[in-house]
Formats: sequence, C-alpha cells, structure tokens
Amino acid sequence: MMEKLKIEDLGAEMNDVERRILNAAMKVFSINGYKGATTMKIASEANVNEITIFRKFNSKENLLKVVIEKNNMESLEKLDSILCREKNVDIEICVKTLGINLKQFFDERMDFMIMLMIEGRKRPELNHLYRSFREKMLEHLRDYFQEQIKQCNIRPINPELIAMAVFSFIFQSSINEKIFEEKILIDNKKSFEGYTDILMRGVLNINCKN
Amino acid sequence: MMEKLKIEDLGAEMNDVERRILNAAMKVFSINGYKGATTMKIASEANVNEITIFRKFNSKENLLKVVIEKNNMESLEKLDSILCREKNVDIEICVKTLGINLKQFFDERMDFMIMLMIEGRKRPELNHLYRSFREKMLEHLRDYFQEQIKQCNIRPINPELIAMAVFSFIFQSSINEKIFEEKILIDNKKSFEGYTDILMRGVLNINCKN
DNA sequence: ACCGCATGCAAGTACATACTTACTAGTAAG
DNA sequence: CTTACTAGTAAGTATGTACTTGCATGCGGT
Repeated sequence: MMEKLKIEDLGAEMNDVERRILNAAMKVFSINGYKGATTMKIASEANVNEITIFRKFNSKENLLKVVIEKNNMESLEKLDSILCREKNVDIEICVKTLGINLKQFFDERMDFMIMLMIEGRKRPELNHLYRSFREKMLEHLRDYFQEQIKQCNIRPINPELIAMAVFSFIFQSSINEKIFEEKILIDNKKSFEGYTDILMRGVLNINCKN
Repeated sequence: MMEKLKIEDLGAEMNDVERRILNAAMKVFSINGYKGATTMKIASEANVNEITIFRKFNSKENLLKVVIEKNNMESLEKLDSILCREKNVDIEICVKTLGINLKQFFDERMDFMIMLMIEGRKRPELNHLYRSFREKMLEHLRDYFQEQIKQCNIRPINPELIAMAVFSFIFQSSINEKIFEEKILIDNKKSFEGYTDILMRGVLNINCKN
C-alpha cells in the first residue's frame, strides 16, 4: 500500500505527480481561496485525475496543510538567505538592497500570503504561518535600525516604526502589482530607491550625517 | 406584489428587515468571502428567515451587488468629507489629520475592502469598486503634494511616491489591527504622528524650512 | 371584521462538490 | 512472465447550499 502524504513526510522527496499536484494546489488555493478551490480544478490544473489527489493526500484539508507547510519551509529558507545582515556597508545601500530583495520575495508569494491571511482569520491554527514571516521580517528590520540608532547613524526614533514604514511600502507595492497590475513608478527599483531616499533623509541623524 | 430590491432602488429608504439583512450580509461576506458566505449564515446573523433574503433580494449574487453598491455610495460620501483640502494650514498638521482620518476610514471598512480585492480578482466588474476608493485617495494625496512642491514646501520628489508612502503606511496599520490584532505602537495617533515626522523630515525642503 | 402585505415555517428540488469503491491499464523489477 | 505498484476510468454516495413552493401567521389600515 502507498503511504498517504502528511505534513511529517515533507522531508522525503516527491515524485512528479505529487509535485504537480502541490504546485497546482498552491495556485488554485491562492486564487480561489479554500472554499473556492475545488479538487476538480486542482486536478485539471495538475493534469491529474481527481482521485489521485485523494489517494496521495487523503483530503482537501490535508492537501492545504501540506501545501502550506511546504511553502512555509521554502519561504523561511529563502527569507533567511535574504536577511543576512550586511554590516560595514552604507546604510542607504543596505536598506535599498534589502528592500528590493524583500519586494521580490513578496512578489513571488503575495497571492498565497493573502490567502493565508484570509484563511487564517477563520482558522487560528493557520494564522501563525503568515505571521511568522511578518514577524521575522519586522524583527530583523527592527534590530537593524536599533543597531543603527545605537551607532548614531539614525536619530532616536522608535525602530519598530521605521521597520513598519519599510515593510508597509514593500507590501503595498507588491499588492499594487498583484491586485491592480499597477506599478507606482514604471521601474520597481527606482520606486523603492525613491522611497528609501525619502525615508533616509527623515531617518538619518543630521548631526552625525556626512 | 412586493418589488425585489435591485441596485437602482438604493435611493429609496429601506425598512428595518432590509437594513438588517444588508448589514448582516456585509458582515458575513466580509469575513467569509462570497463562496464562504452562506445565505443561512446571513439570515441567522440578520435574525431573519432565510427565505426573506430571496424574497427581498432575489439571489445571493444580487445581494452582494446591492451590498457593494450601498457601501460604495456611503464610503465615497465619507471619503469626500475627509478629503476636503485644508489650505493655509501647516503641512505637517494637515498630513497628520488627513492620515488619522483616512486610517479611521480604513478601519471601518478594511474587512469589506479586502473581500472586494479578493473577489475583484475573479470578477473584473467588481474590481473597479475598491479601485475607485484607492484612486480617489491617491489622487487627492498626489495633488496635495504636487501643490506643496509647487509652493516649494516640499523638495521636488515624485508626488505619486509620497502619496503612496502615506497610503501604504495607513493601509498596513489598518491590516495589522484587523488581521493580527496588533498595533504598531500602543497609540494609533502617536504611530501615525511618528510616521509623519519621519516622512516630513525627508520630504520638507530644507532650503524652504522655517 | 376584513383585506393586503410582510414574514415565518416546512418541505422539497437541483446541483455542485468532497470523497468512495471497484475495476482496468501501464510500467518497472526480479 | 509474474509481481507489485501507480495512475486512470466509471460510477456512485453523501452532504451542503442556493433557491422554490405552498401555506400559516401576524399586523396595520379601513
């Protein structure tokens, strides 16, 4: 007998069919939400018979959990690679690159994140998943700015606030493109650079400024 | 025979039952999304028999449209009252009050807006509704900052960018509270004042500064 | 008292969809 | 060739839910 995939089994490698199903599920859940996503849609998106989904994942509910868990693992890994603090570097460049990387991170996951946010409101057990990304990002940013304040590169503003300012702009840019297919400026990079410029001249301590 | 309520009839005053249904529908749609919201849930939330909904509004689909249209009317009205440009006033105070008012506006409607955003992705005919708020707000902010640039109160940054900076922070604050029941700072007002401070010292033209 | 209208209640229809059962076909290994 | 396993097909079950029909009830106005 074949084993049904559960969250614990994620470490094991998957075959082609399973991967296709998971990718399709991710896509369909993202766009349609849990209720709106039918196993039929997922199956046809994955080019797989509907029943195969149940054979592999037992239930729609379990499928969602596996999709979430897989995404969570991959995302946290990716996030870690982005959030390697670069010391000894010009603060403006540092924030810019961090922002651009985080923006890309969001762009790749925004649909799914929104779904998690929505679904999480009704299922507290999912809520912590999106929350963990957010927390990680905010914490990193907060610590970074805290450090900069200590080093007197930034004037003593609540670092939480600065972190939120960066985070919210990135988040919103990503939403703009995903939901409205609209960019703030034509060039993504330019847009965040512009924002960093605004942020910096407010954040940088004039007394310590070069 | 009783007339079924359609979008055109919104001008007419509604009785208690209709109002209760619309309020309940708004609530249930907001939290559960279109698919997740069952007529049964709406009915019990409104303390009304399920069938009454169909008698009054014909179909779930039509109910959604009426809810949206009603909300749209009321919201645009509210927005208009917020966006009455205050000239001859200190720019920092102006942005602060505007931000705080917009924040409150969002807080009262965030659930529904998110639902509109989500639903709008699958139904382009709904998309323009949330879009119209956003556009209105951004346009107002953009024009305002444009004017301030002309008056040399602000250095020549892309006004779209500044508008977006303000908008995104407010939007995010509202999401924080709605989805995560988390505030950036304990005090809402303080949080936006802090942000305005950051924004201003980056935005204000030092040459023209008092 | 009577009429008209608004609402509730009971029962039911039609359909979508999660999930099952039983069987078949293909494929890879020994 | 045989065995074991994987995936597809066909058919069906059970449930939830939008929406209907028919009747009862209650209430305000005349």
